[in-house]
Amino acid sequence: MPRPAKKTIKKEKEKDATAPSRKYKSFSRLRGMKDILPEEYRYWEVAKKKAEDLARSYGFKRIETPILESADLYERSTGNSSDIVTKEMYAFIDKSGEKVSLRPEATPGIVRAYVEHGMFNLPQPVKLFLIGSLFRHEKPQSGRYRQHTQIDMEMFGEPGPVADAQTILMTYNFFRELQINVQIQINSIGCKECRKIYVSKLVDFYKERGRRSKLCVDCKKRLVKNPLRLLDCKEEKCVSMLGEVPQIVDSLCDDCRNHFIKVLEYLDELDVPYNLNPLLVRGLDYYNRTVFEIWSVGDEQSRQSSLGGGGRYDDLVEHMGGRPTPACGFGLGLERVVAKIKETNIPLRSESEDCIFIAQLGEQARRKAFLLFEELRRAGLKVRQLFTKDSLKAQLEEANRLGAKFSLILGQKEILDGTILIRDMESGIQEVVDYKKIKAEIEKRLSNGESKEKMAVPLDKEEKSA
RNA sequence: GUGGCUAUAGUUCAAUGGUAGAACACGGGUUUGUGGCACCUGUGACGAGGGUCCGAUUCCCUCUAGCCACCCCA
Repeated sequence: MPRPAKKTIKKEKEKDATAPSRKYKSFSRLRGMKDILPEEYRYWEVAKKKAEDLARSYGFKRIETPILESADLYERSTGNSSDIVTKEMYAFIDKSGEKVSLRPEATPGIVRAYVEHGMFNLPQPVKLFLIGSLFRHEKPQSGRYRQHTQIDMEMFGEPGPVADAQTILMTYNFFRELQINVQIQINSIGCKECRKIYVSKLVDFYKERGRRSKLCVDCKKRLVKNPLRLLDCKEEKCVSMLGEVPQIVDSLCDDCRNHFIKVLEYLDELDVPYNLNPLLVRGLDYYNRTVFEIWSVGDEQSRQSSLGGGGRYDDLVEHMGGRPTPACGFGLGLERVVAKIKETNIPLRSESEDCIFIAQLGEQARRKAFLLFEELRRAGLKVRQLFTKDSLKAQLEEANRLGAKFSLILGQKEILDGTILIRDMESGIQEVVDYKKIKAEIEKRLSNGESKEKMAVPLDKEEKSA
């Protein structure tokens, strides 16, 4: 009996509710997707600007590739043994029956573009960088999203260790200049030939003394499918055997070993600190020789501390139908970088700090203020306004919020007198100025301070401590 | 994909088996031509669905989402 009774109660409740129920359903974000709100975006600008500046000073040019490409592109490059392709791709059949995928990784698209546009005809090396979204259907966590942003830099056509070193140096500088403490993990996984030899050594190692039986379930599979990944396992029983495991650097062929040594020598000379990590192998199929990862210092235990990684991929361009072209590159996860920037508490200058605020009272004044605003803006001054509000109080509140240096106040009285008020927002002192001389007056007052438009930038250390 | 924890205003947090308070933020006012401080005041929330109960925001289940660990990556 309670059931129907209850329903009526509920219905009545709804009817009685004084608050009007919402007319339309509201939506929420898809899982693992993220909004970047203006406040947070200021930090993004810092990171993006740093990446762009750095890329350009090392001679990289910006490229943009489609977010949607043939799924086959990723299957053939990133590889069918990688998790990215096998379980994380946003792949679907489009209306023309083609199997397509949202970009899970930046390198394949760039390689495709390199081949498709015949960039091997350009003077080599060809250096390209991309900032864009990648999509992977993973279970989200902090610092891990289904859509994330990477800064990706790729260098084609340079076989020498100088390319590897420069790539790593650039990555290192990116973090150092953003005041983020990182550690570079580096290893060489050799070329096709010497890796083959190493892998068989590795497999033999596990076959000996019944080591195989002590491995975890996943590693038993890895032993057959992708033995290199055994080095990556975090299961305690597998980790315990890694101490005695043969190291790949001991199996490198002469060319690979010399290449690696040269890379390390460059890094030493450039004072780039690194940690030789014989267990570092990367999850993508196309790497050879140098591989590296950037870990943030302080929380090495957590794998989320990986801020970026990369390496050399000398066979991929040919594998993707291009002329044989050596290449190397790296990607950085911007969400994680931004999180780190926030952690370091770098204060950001507000983009409106020290602006000139124009306040108006009355319709006539508003029209005149509009023109004044445009005039000052075109003169390159950082001017702000809130012409949508009528009350002076609301406008000055806004000026205060923005951190304005001066407010110009234009009302009916000033229009009749041909004047304008200039108010110093710190002292509150106001002066009546001849309207025609306002621009000169502002410029005079700003001559030592600055109020030109510029991007949000981190304060220098001295300013921060002040 | 597996396991654990969590879910209350825009945000950070309370309380309660009888439908909820604060702080900050936001709006209005004290000041119809003057911001920061103060005071007054207003708007605003129990993630969704089901169950137990006279009654559930509270207890139980399912879902969803977030966080953490694993997997993997950035």
